[in-house]
Amino acid sequence: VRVDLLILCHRLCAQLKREGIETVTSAEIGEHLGVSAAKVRRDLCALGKLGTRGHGYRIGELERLLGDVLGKKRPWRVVLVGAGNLGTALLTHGGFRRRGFRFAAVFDCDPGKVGRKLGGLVVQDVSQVPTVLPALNAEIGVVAVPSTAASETARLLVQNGVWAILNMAPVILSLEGAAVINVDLAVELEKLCYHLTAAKTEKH
Amino acid sequence: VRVDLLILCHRLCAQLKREGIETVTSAEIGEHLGVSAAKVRRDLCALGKLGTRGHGYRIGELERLLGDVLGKKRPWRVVLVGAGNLGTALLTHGGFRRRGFRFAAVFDCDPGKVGRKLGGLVVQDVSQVPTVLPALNAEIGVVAVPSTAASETARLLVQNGVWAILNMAPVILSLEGAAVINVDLAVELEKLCYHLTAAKTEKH
DNA sequence: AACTGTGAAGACTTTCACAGCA
DNA sequence: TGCTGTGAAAGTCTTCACAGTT
Repeated sequence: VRVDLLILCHRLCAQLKREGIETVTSAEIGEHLGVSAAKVRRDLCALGKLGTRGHGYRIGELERLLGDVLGKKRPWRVVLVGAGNLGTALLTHGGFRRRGFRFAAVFDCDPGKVGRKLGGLVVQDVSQVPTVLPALNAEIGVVAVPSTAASETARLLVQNGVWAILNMAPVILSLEGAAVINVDLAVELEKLCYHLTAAKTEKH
Repeated sequence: VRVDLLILCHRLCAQLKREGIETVTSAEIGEHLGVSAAKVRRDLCALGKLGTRGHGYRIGELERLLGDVLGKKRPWRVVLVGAGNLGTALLTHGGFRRRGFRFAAVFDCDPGKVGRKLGGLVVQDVSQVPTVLPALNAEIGVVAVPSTAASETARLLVQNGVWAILNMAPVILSLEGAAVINVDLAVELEKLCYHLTAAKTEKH
């Protein structure tokens, strides 16, 4: 994939800038990110000429350009459905705010959770979504509900103005009119199992 | 990627079997999983001939074969480091046990968490890892600690017998001698941002 | 008739290697 | 000199299309 590299590169720029470094070569970027220097150059070059031959890339400039491409000009508004452990983890994880995401609302259908405060927001009943969401103009919805409810939840969000869905439930969402990314932790664990068994049977 | 499809296919088989269905075609699998029928056939065929022409795949057979390839013969032992919200979410999520994963231990370095019970396990201090881990023979380690501690934590796990790492912290781990998969939720959110901005600027 | 397995074509990605600029 | 930007080659993944089997 290509976007991943740009995102990691953008993050690396921020880190290097904090360390006071002003210039970086494709080889160094590759080293940090675990990819080849050629790949780094190809992907950066696709955004236009931005390095100086002989000296590498100027970090400030690179960061700014990557920020533009990745849509980092303004904070994105995110709504969360599902205030379980996973939802709470996302909400209270400071890293998102630092990276330009603002949680605008949290919903859950458990009456025991509705009304509680969580990461500075009051959990609202999921039935309030059609009332509350349109005014928030949130671009991104995070679905952190049980898999049985995921599909319905995603549809509800899209119907109420969300343009993109991050789905944490282990189901394939097929939605019209929204970008969807699935993060399925069980699948990731199973990938590791595959690697382990493949490595073992390879030995003989 | 290729393994993802096999994993999802395996999961789909289990689901269809529960529904009492005995046979499935590549087109149906593709429909459920959101990929083309040709791709399904290619990937399944790479495991050996297992469909019957004219009738599709027998689900029981397919599930068994995929299970073998993916290493589902026995439960895998998983240890978790980091008993925050994210760690707790993983630990208490019933889906993992059902998919063949068994959590063998939980560690954290926060004295306020050590000693508490979590998902049937007592949280142990992370300094106990070298004492406790070798006897557990755990294959997989999940790193759900803050990014500053992730690299060190992963190394500690690998030194004590873990073969594979699922890293939830937003850093690139470079480790010798272990398979690593990174799940970085901030990166996933940023991918969505990119899609959104790309779609917007594309309109004109 | 229905659907798999698979060559062949096409699309895309990665790597190599080096001309050209600072 | 040192490093970028980029053709060209090599490699990988996807799709097409159909022969072959049940």
